[in-house]
Amino acid sequence: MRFSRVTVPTLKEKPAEAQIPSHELLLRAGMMRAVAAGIYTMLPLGALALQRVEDIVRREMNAAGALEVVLPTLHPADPWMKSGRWHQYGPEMMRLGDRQGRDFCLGPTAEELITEAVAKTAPSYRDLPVNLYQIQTKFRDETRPRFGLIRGREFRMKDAYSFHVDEGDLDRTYDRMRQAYSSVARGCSLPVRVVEAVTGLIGGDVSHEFMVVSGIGEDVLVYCGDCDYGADAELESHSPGGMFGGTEAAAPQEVHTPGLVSVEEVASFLGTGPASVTKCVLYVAGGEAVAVFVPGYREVSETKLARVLGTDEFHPMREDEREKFPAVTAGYTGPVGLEGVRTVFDLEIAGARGLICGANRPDYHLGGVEEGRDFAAEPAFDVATAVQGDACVRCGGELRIARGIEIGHIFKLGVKYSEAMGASFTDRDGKDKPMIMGTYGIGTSRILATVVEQHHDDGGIKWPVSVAPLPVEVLVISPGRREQAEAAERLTRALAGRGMEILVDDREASPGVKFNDADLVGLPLQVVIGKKLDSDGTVDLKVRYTGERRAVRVELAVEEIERALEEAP
RNA sequence: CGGGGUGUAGCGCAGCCAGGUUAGCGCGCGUGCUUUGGGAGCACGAGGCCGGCGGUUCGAAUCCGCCCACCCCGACCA
Repeated sequence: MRFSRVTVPTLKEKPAEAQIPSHELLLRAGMMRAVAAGIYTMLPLGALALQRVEDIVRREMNAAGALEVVLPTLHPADPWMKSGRWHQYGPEMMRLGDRQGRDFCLGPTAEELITEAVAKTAPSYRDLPVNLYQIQTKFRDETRPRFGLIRGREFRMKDAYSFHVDEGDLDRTYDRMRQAYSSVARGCSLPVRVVEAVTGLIGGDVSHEFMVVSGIGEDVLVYCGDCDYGADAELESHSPGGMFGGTEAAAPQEVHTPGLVSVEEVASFLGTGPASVTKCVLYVAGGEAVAVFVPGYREVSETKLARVLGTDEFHPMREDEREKFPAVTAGYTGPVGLEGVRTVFDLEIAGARGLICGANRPDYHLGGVEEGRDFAAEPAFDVATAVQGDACVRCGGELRIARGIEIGHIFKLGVKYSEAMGASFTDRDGKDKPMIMGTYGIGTSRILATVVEQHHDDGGIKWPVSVAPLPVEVLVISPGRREQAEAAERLTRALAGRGMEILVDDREASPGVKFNDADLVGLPLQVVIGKKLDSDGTVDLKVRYTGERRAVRVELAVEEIERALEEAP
């Protein structure tokens, strides 16, 4: 493959729309171009890299016993009506009509179609389990496409679906897929944390996300530094680090705190920190006021609160609702003597002493408050977010909080779709039963961006060998010199003979341009054919990842390249 | 969807507030000569419905209105 401008149209300057390294570098390295918000064209090198990722996924899926299928991207509305998701999905689903006015959508995922397809085979227990996957373009009209390939509206995803006679059988496949996903991440040189996750719109009750810790991640995860516990921040559980409490007193003392409402304001006014201030967040649920108390350095987790309240029909109290609930004093609500309001206490409040709380009258707080003596925090629930310093519920190790990129998500679905689509099998006893399902998604285009996010430097991309679009770039410094051009030609042919296609930069350009473009494009090895060929019969071999560079004799170049590729990351 | 911002050559930007001949700059692109191991030099050149529609005006890239697109923050989603 030759490095003409059309094949690899590199950009010297950073495109204005790129906010993160992977987005910038994929554009600048000439791997892709934007078409519309969240929609991209993959150019030759980008398409090759995507294929590498998808080849790895395919290999691991096949190894895990899954069979590849191809489902349509254009879905009729009917199966989505049956599952109820035609309406649940809302505007995120790309919808369109055909010339007859029939409703279609561009598939955001494919539980409905695959379940229908398997249902039509009318399997018996002897035919199960079955695990089918596809690698296909998906469509979600994201409210906010962002970060290039990280969150697009059209993207590539591998989705797999398994069908089982019982939960135990599902568990076996689920574990296998979990292993396979870890292998995919390893194969792509991505360090991954497996975390417990919420199931959301897909449904089901158990799910795990595969997260790559990254500052640009859109999700927050909590994980243990000592064991393999990890969870999405929305449903993590933690043991409080025992940081809550302040100066104790024989009895609560009222202090004047005019106009001071936030935890930070009150704490700094009283010369202390958020560790001794009780935060109160007011909600309205079922027409009733709910006062939620958490330590000042934590936030209320609305996911956890929904579990406590038994409903997700609640919202933060709006200013215009306050007059309806005279029992609470906006900004100064405290647990002492609070009546006529539903209260929810965080676990960490139980037993805490020396607290600063709202005094339930404007412009006053109470200091030296003690739980158990001045109010009762019961029942208490885990309703707060984790913070650095909390302990792992499993091993007591220190929890860490980080942002992460979700590259994969697997679910134990149960019978949600098989019941809706009438997908049953004939069991040993001759009776029809709904199949138990699992569903497993992994974003291949997102993995591509994540690899770049994890493997780059100021000069450009540093492709790991496994996902590099091509293994080697040959830079011909003076393509006008016949010796150099011929050496490049011989090397290209020799490597092709070993099944290795390479990129050759034979442009008439100054050397600096080629060096910089080679670093930007980031193929694992660079072979520089230049003046040393004439002077001492050598070419330079540079390892992009380490920057290491050495001269090798041109007739040994093929062996040296093969060896270097085995050693490179 | 709420808030903010930006649309001027392939890319990055200036000009707009204070309307006035031919709309600039850098990179990239073409031609010629020189150069050839870390983004070369000189010379000449091509390339613009100034996002779209409408309005104000003698005159609009510039002022006003509507629309569209893109980006950021939030909400949403998983």
